[in-house]
Amino acid sequence: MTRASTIGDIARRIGVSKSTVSRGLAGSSRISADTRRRILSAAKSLHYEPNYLARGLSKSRTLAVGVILEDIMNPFFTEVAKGIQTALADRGYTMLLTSSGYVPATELELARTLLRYKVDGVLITPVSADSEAIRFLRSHRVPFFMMNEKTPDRDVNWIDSDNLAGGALAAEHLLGLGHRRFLILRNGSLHGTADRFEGLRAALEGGGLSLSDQVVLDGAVSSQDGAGLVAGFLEDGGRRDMPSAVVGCNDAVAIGAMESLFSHGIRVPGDVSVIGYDDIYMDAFIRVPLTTVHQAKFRMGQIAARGLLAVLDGTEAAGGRQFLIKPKLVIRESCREYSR
Amino acid sequence: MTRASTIGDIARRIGVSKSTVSRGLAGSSRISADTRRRILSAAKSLHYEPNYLARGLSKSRTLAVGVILEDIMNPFFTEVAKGIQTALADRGYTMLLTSSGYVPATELELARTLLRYKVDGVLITPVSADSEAIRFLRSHRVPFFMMNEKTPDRDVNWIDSDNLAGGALAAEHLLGLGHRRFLILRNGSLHGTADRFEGLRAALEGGGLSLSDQVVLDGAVSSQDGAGLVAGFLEDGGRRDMPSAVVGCNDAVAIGAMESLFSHGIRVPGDVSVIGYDDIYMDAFIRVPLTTVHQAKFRMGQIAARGLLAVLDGTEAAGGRQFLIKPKLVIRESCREYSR
DNA sequence: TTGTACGCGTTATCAA
DNA sequence: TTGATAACGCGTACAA
Repeated sequence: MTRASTIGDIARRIGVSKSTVSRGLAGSSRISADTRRRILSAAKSLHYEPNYLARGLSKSRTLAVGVILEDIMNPFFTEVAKGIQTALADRGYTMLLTSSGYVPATELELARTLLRYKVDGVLITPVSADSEAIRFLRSHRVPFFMMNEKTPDRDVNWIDSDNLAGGALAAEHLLGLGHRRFLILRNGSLHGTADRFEGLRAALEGGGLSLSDQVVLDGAVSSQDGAGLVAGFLEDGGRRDMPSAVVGCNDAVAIGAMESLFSHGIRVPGDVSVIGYDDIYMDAFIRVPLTTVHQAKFRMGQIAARGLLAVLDGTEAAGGRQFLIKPKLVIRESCREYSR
Repeated sequence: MTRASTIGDIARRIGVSKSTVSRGLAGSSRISADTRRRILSAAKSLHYEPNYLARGLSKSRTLAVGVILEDIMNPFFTEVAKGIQTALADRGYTMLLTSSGYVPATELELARTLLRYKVDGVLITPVSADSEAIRFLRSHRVPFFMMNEKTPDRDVNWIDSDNLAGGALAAEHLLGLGHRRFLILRNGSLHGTADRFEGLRAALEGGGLSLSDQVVLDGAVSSQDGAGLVAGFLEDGGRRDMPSAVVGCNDAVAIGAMESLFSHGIRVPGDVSVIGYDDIYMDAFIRVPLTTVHQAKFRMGQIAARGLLAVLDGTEAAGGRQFLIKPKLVIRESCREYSR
C-alpha cells in the first residue's frame, strides 16, 4: 500500500519548499505564475489529495458540519437532510450525517463523536430541547442549531414549525367534519409532538369538548408503534366504543394506525377518519392518501444550515436565531364527514 | 470561546508528561494504578475529549468508514445504511454517510472528500461498477466494498443480490398469472436494474414471448420517473393498447407508476397488474400493497461492513470477497390473474 | 513506571 | 517571491 503523496512530495519533485507548495495550492497571490503552474502540474501527476486531518489540525477549522437526525428511515428527516446538504455544498462544507434512532444515549454518543472529529458546527433534531446531547453541545461551546424543536432559552438557535398551531389545525379540521370523539396517538417525551397535543387539546376544549372523553395513547413514534397501539386498543375491547377519528402525532404513526385499522376490518375513511402530521412524500401513495399537516422540511434544513454557517462566518452572533414556520393543512382522502 | 482541553492540559494539571497521560487514557498496562486514576479524574474534570484529527494523523487510522449511497430518500438505501451502522458500531467505527443522488460527478466528489478526511475504508452503492468514483477509489488504493452492484473483476469486493434471478422471478410470476404483454420501466445505465431486465427478458423468451412485442421505457429510477413515464405513455396514445402488467425496475418506480395509473382511471390490479423490486417497508402501506422481489437490505449492509472491517483488520486479503444474495418473491395485492 | 523527542501533513509567522 | 521554523494534538520508539 503506497503512501499517499503530500505537499512534501510535490516540493521535493520540483525543488521548492513545502510552504511554497502550500501557498501555490491555496491560490495565494504572493507567488510567481510559473512556480504555481509547476506546483499544480506536479500535484496532478502525483495524484495529490490534501489531508483534511492535517489541515483541520493546523487551521482549527474542518469545513465539516455534523448532522444528528432522529430517524434516518423516516422521510421527514431525510428531506430535512437534503435541504441541509444543498445549503452546505453551496459553501464548500461537508455534511457528516448520523441517526440517533430516538435514543438519547445514542444521541449523546453521536454528539461526542462529532465533536471529536472537530466538526465546525452541529445541526440536530434533538429528542428533546434539554437532552444530554444538547447540554453536551452547549457546555462544549460547539456552534449548533436545533431543528424541529424549540426552547425558551434566548441564546439557542432553533427552527421549528408551530406545532401548537398545527395541532389546532388538525383538530379544527376534524371538528369541522363533525367528529367528537378521538383516538389520539401522542408521544409525551417528544416535545414537538407534545406541543401538537397541546394545540389539539386547546382546540377541542374551544369546541366545548373535554379531553377526558378522548382516548389518549402514549409512546408513539414509528409506524410500528402506531399499528401496535391501535391493535392493542382494539383487541382490548376498544372496538365496542371506537372513536370516529384517529389523530397521529406524525405521519409514520398515522400510517401504521391506518394499516392496523384495515387489518381489523375497519375502513378508512368510511368507518374512521385518520389524520397525520408532517406531509412526508409517501402520504400520497398509501392505501388511503393521508390528510395531514404540512411542514416545510427541505426549507427547515436549508434555513438551519445557512443560519449555522452565518454563525461560523462570524457574521452572526453565536446564538439566538429562532424561526417558527407556519404549518398548513393538506386535505387528501383519509378524513370524511362524521355520520352517526 | 475557550479552547478545548488536551492531554497537555491534563499533564500539566497533575504534573506528569503528555506520554503518560496518553498511555493512561489508552488503558495501557505499563502504568501505575494511582496515576491512571489521577489522569482519569483530571480528564473528567477538564471535560477532556480526544481530538480525532490529531489521533488519525498520528496513527494513520481514523476508525471512520465512508458510506456513499445513491439516494438517501429511498428506504432501500437507508435500510442498507442501518445494517452498516450496527456492524460498524459493534467495532467502534464511525459511519460517515453521504448520498450521491445518482449523479456520477457528485459520487466522485464524495469519494474524493471522504478520502481527504482519511476514512479507513469506503462502502458504496455505485451508480455503476466502473464509475469514476470506483476508479478513483481503486487508483488510490482505498479499501472499499461495493454494495448492490457486481463486477467480473476478481480483486474487487462486492455484495449484490442476484438480479438476473430476481428479474426472472418477477417475469415468471406474471407469466404464471397469464400475462403476455408488459410495460417495462427499466434503467439501462444502472447495472443492477439492467440485470433485472436481462433476467426478465430471458424468462419472457423462455415463455415463447418476444421482447419486441413489449413496451420498454428507459430512464426510471425514482417514483417521479415511474409516474412520469407511465403518464407520458398513456397520454401519448398508449392507452388504446395498454399492456396488462407493469414491471418496475425498483419499488419506487413501481409505486409512482401505480399512482399514475390510478390518476388515469386505471385500476390496479383490476385492469393492470404492477410488480416492483426491493421490498421496501412502505410496500405494505401503499394504495394497493405491492407484489415485489425481496432483497435482504439490512443484511447486505451488515455483510459489506463486516467484510470491509475484515480487510481493515488485515485478516482478509484486500480484495475479492464477493457475495450474491438470493432474492425471493413477495406476493401482495398488486398482481392478479390475467382475464381476457 | 515514566519522560524525552520525534513524526504525522498542513498552515502561519517571520525573515530573507 | 520564497524558505526556515514553529505549531496544531496525539502516539510511540527509545531512553531513563
